[in-house]
Amino acid sequence: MDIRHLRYFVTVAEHGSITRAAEALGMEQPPLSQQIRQMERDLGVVLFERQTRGVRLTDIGQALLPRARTILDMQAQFLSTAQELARGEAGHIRMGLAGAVPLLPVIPLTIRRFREMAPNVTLSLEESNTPALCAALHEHAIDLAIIRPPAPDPARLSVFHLLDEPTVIALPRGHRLTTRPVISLDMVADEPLIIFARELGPGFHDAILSAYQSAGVTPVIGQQAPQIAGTVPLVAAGLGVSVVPRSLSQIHTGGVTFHGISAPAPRATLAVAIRAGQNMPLVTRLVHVLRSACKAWEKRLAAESFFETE
Amino acid sequence: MDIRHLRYFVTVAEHGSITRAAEALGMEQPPLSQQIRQMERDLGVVLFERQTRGVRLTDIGQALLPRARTILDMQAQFLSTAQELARGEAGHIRMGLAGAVPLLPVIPLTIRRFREMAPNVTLSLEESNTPALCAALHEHAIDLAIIRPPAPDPARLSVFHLLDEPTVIALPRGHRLTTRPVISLDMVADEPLIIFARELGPGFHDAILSAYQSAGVTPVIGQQAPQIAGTVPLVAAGLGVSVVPRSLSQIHTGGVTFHGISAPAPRATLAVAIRAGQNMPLVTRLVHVLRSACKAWEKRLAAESFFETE
DNA sequence: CATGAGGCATACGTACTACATATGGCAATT
DNA sequence: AATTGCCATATGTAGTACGTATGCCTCATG
Repeated sequence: MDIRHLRYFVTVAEHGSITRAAEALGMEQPPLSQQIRQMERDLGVVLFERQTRGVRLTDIGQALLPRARTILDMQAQFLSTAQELARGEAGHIRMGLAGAVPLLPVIPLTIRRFREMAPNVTLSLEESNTPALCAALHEHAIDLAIIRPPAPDPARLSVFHLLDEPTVIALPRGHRLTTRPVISLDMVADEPLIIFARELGPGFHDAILSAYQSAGVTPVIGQQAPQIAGTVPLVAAGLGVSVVPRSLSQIHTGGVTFHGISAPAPRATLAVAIRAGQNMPLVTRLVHVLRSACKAWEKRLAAESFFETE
Repeated sequence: MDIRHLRYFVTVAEHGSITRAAEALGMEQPPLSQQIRQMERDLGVVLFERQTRGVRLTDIGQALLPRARTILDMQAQFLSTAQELARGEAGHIRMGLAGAVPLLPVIPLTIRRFREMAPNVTLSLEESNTPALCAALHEHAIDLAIIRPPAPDPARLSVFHLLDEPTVIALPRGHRLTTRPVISLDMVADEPLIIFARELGPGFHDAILSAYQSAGVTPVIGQQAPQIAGTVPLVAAGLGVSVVPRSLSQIHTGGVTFHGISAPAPRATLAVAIRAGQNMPLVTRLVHVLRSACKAWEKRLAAESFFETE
């Protein structure tokens, strides 16, 4: 028995007549009679009671009819779901976020907008560090990650630039420089630099140290934080200063003030990474949405700083 | 797409290899490759990512796999349910009961035993009068009825005798005869006879009147009750006497006493009726169970009355 | 580097089967 | 009695699912 037989069964039951069901199905009466009989033989069950005027469901047929309808409905759902998946209108995305990424408003706002665009899509979010996210991508544990480039193994990944975020210096309350809105790195070169472990985000880590070097100073490395955002409380505790993405200034934890960095300032880069072979339309769509949203965000940011510096 | 494709899809997904899935399915590799490809063409979706070592589900395939399994499970359920229905192990029976039948313990006990024998069977019960039950049978509104014969239209029904129940006389409290355990009909011939409307059960109605005639008297017809069991409250209200199945003496409503009837006594006959064409195994089984249970009940009753009269 | 093995895709022939056409049988209606 | 409506049966045909043979690619091995 296959789905065609179920369709025939339901149609005949609905029309109460093999002849009329046949024309509804776009076929002739004899083959439909045959198929019904064959289905009855296969099941070992009499579905219809043949009468002089059409056919009539037996009690067994009556009991089986709703089940047949259910299977047909599920098959139709299967087909439409396949279409939706193909068009990227449904499915599930497991998404990974590098440290402190959710604090940058453009990211959660874009994710939210994407969920509104594709309501049949379910998303699961996970926050981790860049190397772990890339490993998770390779292991198919996640489908998409927002990382701080470069990826450790860019060969089998596709990485697309999202944005360059300015960085700020975090100073403890009462620091001698808290009155100045903008600070240069050489002014804090002798204060311990609280920075996250390099393996949590090699790219951003190196960008910070390079900026120090460009400023002609060498930082004193203080305590290492287990996460990128984890440096802020250490600064608040007075263990030193830190350089963090500007979005971290959202954290209004007491005891810390944030100050702009005059050139040469490091920048915190974000990128979206997917597996190179990834062709799931849903993921492609999300990547596209993220890229265009971040492009607009960078443009707005440039305009703002233009007015600021003028 | 039909069920075979779903089975192929699931099997290949489970084995991660077309070749191994093919041998699990008892077929060769090339046709299975073809069928998978055709399914992908039909759906417009790539289900598997072909690798050098077997195949691997795409994300879309991953999302569709559980749905395919569900459809296969439902199809298996459909087949097994059909078998159960054919063997009378599952299904639904709509049962009609004539007036006061549930009061005869053998009936509810037998129904209960049947439900224990066939736990996948659901039963719906309905109490009505004999002519209405026969009409309901004809209209396929119920599948089986316990009636008080004869059926009004026995031609298209199969009616099987169940039992002959003795009848008793119901007397109002304080009646002059309440001290006598057994009464003959001629002793109450001048009291108004409370009886149910003849159309509610012509057979039983006529049996009562015939018994009066055999006793050489003519009853004075009193108020008509809308149900067979409805006569008892009227007797309690002092409107007359009534002849009812002995099982009604279960009703311990105050104000009424029940007394045996000496010959010639009417008997309340019960029978089970099904549509003549009815071949639903479940119904046949229930009819069989009812008949054998009532046969045993009659035998026990005969033994009891034997000891009583001895 | 060459060779072999494992696995999927392609090509082609075959057998099955679902369908159409033609016709028969049966009951109800006129 | 004739007719009509509807299901069943008989037979031919086309489409298709499957088997066999083979090719191509990648990875492992001498």
